[in-house]
Amino acid sequence: MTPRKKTAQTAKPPKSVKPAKPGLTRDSIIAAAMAIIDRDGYEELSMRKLGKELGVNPMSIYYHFPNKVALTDALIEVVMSSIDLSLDDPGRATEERLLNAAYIYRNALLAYPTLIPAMAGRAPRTIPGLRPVEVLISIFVESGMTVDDAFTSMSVLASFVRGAVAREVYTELELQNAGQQESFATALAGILSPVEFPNLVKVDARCEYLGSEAMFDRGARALIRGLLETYVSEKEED
Amino acid sequence: MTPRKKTAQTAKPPKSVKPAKPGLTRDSIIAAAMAIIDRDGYEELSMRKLGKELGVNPMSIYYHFPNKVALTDALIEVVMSSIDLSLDDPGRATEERLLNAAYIYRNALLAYPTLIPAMAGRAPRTIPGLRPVEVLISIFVESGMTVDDAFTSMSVLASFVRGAVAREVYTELELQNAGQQESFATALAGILSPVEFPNLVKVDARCEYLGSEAMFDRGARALIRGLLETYVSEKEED
DNA sequence: ACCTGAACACCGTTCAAGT
DNA sequence: ACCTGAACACCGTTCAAGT
Repeated sequence: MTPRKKTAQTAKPPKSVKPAKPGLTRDSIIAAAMAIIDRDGYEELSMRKLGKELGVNPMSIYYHFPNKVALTDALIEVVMSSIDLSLDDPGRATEERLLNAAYIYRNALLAYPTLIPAMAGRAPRTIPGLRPVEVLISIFVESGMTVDDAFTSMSVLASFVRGAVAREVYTELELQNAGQQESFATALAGILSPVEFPNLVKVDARCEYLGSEAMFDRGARALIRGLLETYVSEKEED
Repeated sequence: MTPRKKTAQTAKPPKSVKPAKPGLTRDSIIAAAMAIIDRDGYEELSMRKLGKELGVNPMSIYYHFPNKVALTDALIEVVMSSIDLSLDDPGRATEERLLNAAYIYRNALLAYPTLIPAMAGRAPRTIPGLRPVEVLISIFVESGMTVDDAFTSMSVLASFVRGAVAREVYTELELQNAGQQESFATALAGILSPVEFPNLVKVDARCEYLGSEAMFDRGARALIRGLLETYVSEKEED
């Protein structure tokens, strides 16, 4: 709050391009936060713990991020940007390219499962985060859709992936919480009335239906098929 | 507000089927929590605020629920159980029945948008919560699927609905935060290079693509179509 | 059986102050 | 410009105690 006399003299590099003094950086903070999330999960991340992890006063973080949600936004952007669709091969069949993209998206989300609730309905809003979006849209466009239908299709496919991965993660978490004890399916089977739940009872009886990944695979394939059949206008094979 | 000693006669019913003394009930706690969520959103729900809402010591709640996640589980069950598919009409076309079910699921989730992150990948685990699941499976079965494929299809459709609704809610929230200022789409359009983002730039140029509900509709239809075409074995029309 | 009060071990955030 | 310390207003939860 002092008047601040501005440049006592050349004394300091007048136009150094970067201050280059940090010690604490946005990036180092993000890295430390990711380390905590990797180790203990997102729900264990606190500003104070993060300060400790960085060997720094927790309040220092507030100089680099206005608050915790801004920090969380940054963490989510890291995950979003880790989706790399640059290896997409335009030579392959449309269905394959889309399925591949869905898997890559899925794997990126699975890498930070505890972040998933926080990511909920979020769409990427930065250049690196949008790159895979562009790729996805272009695949749809190349298959014969209008840009608008391609955008919608991309959005629908992304919604499915997020929803499916969320259930995948939650189910796995439930399974390991259940531990040794009887699977939830068999537990329910004993309770459900076959009169009111004739179909569910039959599913439970097999007890071991599909694994999460197989379910994801089938869902993604069906959705892709439906999207292509619905929005690709009839045209010659080239 | 007077103490009101409640029939001093008979001393006390020795074997009354229910204690019937509560004052504080699981149900009254749940109702109060829902009221807070309605008013301020789930993120504002705390045990202490809930105590105040009930006019009771916050710690009393711990007699009825072991902790906050157990309470949250109960709240989620309320939402899950509010999904009422009992009006499903087996006379209508399969696609219509499924689309209708998807909409009902969607509307139930939209009623408590702030609860959505907490609901993430959750599947219902109580009788009333499972009723709509049974209905959905039966629709697929009646259309000609095996029980297992029907289960998978139901699960896939549910994943899509949750994913789509999550994005819907988040997008709406972003829009109202943006308020008067230029829409995100147009803001991005100025930033994105048409060389790197040829398709996205075109989408943004129109600026106003589809609304959330229209997107949901198209996604649900495409997914339903894909599921039916993929898993309904060829058979005569009856 | 049902509820209370005090206490514990945490949170996120603000802000004046240090260098 | 970058970091610190103390303080504020909260949290969820435990537990001995009240009725």
